[in-house]
Amino acid sequence: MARKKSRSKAAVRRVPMREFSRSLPMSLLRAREAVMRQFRPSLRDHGLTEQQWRILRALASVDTIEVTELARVAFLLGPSLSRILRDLESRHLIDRRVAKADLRRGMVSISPMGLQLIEAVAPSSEAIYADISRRYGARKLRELQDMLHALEGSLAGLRASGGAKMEAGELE
Amino acid sequence: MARKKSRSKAAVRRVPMREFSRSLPMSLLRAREAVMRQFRPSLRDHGLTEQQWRILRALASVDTIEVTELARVAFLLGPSLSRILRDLESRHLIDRRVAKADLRRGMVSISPMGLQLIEAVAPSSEAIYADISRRYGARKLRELQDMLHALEGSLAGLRASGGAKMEAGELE
DNA sequence: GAAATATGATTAACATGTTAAATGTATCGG
DNA sequence: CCGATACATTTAACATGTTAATCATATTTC
Repeated sequence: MARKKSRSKAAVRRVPMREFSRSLPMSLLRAREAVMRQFRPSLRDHGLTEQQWRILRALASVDTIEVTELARVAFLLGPSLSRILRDLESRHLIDRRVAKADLRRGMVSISPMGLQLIEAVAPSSEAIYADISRRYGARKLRELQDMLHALEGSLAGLRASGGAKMEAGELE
Repeated sequence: MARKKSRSKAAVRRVPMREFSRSLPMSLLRAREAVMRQFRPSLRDHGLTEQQWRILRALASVDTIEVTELARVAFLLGPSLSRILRDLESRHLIDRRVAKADLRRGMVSISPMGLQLIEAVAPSSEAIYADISRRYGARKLRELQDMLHALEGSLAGLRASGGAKMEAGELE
């Protein structure tokens, strides 16, 4: 256990940027990873990925939902959702049909097997969440969520300035 | 613009779980995505992904670094890092060699071209960050980062209870 | 000092993120 | 009614996340 961090003698090449580990995206990533690390083993035991679980949970709260709306609430991009729905359908965890009024739209609902799986996972998932809440503090947790939501709001529809490329339709 | 959200008439199947959109992982994911959405266009204009940018930034602050240490500071898993380093090396943005004292260890450093690229990207990146800080509030931003770090700390080394699978070596 | 074990890095295999293109269906304008 | 356009979804292509396995080198143990 000799040399650990040769930073003191390293010739640091200074580019004027924020200290890396303190950047906001990194902080959010690390926090989220710390949280997900708690849940993944349980989900894995039930053969589910995080995203598959998000979809099943979203489906469990409605009767039927359109694919586009499901993508919005589960916060997944269309292509990811397409692949996952294909998989979940092959495992008989969801049911699909097309909207008779508009053949472009796909309607998705959870299957009895899917509900059964949710009921099997929910207890440990809730226990983990309660554990996190207890350790971090329920009040702080609510505060944190409020601040995260506010951050989202601050950036909603915001276009980055200072050299970022404009999107099509923006005043170039 | 007729039907929008048929939630009122949807027969909700109640499984006792937290309201989906308010879960902590989702809040963190949405917040992070809102932030990254600001940066991605700029990075993209320079031919960089978010992870590649993280690596270059980490390299810019040191002279040389071991692969394992780089994975730690850039918060990437080994396999991802291996692939990205292979790519960055082929683009001559980094230099690699093996440690003469231990042939297993890889030493990585940024190349002159890599430094040049960083200097090209940094201004707009900083401007975007400043924009975010201004809109959300510099003080709130620091507060948020402190809370995120505290959350990380609360969960460090914590094993989820209540049904989560134990890891190898734990008392099963 | 050779076999067993540990360690650093990469490769493999599969799932998702991300953007662009393709496909099928609806709707609109004439 | 028909061609142009818009829309919902999927497919394609490539990059990364994630876990397990592999490979090469180091260290330990007998």
